[in-house]
Amino acid sequence: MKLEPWEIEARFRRHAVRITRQRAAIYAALSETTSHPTAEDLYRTVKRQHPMMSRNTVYYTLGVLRQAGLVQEVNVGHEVARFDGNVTVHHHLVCLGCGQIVDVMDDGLNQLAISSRQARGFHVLGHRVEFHGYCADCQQAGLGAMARRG
Amino acid sequence: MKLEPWEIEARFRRHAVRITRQRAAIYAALSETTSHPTAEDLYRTVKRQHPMMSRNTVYYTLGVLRQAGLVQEVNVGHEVARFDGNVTVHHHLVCLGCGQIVDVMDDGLNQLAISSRQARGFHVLGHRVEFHGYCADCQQAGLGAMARRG
DNA sequence: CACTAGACAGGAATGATTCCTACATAGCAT
DNA sequence: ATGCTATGTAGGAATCATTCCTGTCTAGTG
Repeated sequence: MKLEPWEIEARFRRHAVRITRQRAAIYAALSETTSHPTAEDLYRTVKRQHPMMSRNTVYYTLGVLRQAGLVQEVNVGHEVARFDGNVTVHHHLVCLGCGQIVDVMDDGLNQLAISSRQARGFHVLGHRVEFHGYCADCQQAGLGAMARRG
Repeated sequence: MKLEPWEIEARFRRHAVRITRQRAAIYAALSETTSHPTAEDLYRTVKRQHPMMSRNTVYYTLGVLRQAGLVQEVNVGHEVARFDGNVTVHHHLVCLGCGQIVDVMDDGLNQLAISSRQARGFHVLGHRVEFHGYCADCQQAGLGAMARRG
């Protein structure tokens, strides 16, 4: 979702995050997409408007925003870290073909619990569910490949 | 669970994995623990009995065993890869304090489904649930710390 | 027992992320 | 507005898990 500059600044103030051009640009870029970009993706995007932007600043800023609760880190398998400007509780659907990650908002999933027998004394604070499968496009491509193979 | 050499060899044959001392040692080490070791952990463990073992072989072997379906890779957050000799469908409980990972076997969790509206055309093949919290020991330690602070 | 595809060791290379440091600036107090 | 100081930034070096490369070595086959 595209955010106005004043909205970004308000959120930063609300979360006690110092307002800088770089941070606003990074957060804006992340908020505008639903594609869960990597730090490198964000670096390339913001670099277009801020040619002096350093990779370091992107990593540092993502760390700051994460600690402030404005950004979530999403990790799928052992691939590079991805980031999500959607900090509401939600889960993910991952395509095994193209790697795309789609948000899943589902109250049922948010309410999952674990039996106390299984919890083994843990004090459980939250959970994360990750579904794996093939997106419509990759299913299509797969069928095509099978057809070509005969 | 400790496996006899013949049992390891039988599994390798069943999964068309070439039998070598190194592979047997790595798989044995992984099967004996429930602690989800990293490649480095396994390397250090097997190196005791096989001083010539190279790190490379550990990574290569884990890759082979994973593809053969004898080993599962478990990733928590963006930390180093961890491995699990338990290839039955199960989920994990992660301690935010000490990082330990505990297996959770729960039929209810195995049967989670996603509404077709949310699935957005995906063909879903599986899912993974990760619970986060604090283990009994870390809760204990946390209370201690709070008490000391007054 | 010989052959060969595949495995092994060890070192080099890669690449995401973090560390270091000198310079710049946001936000506060004057 | 102006200056002060804690914090942020750029850019390059360093780290470290993992992968790649290459020259032996060996499991499994006939």
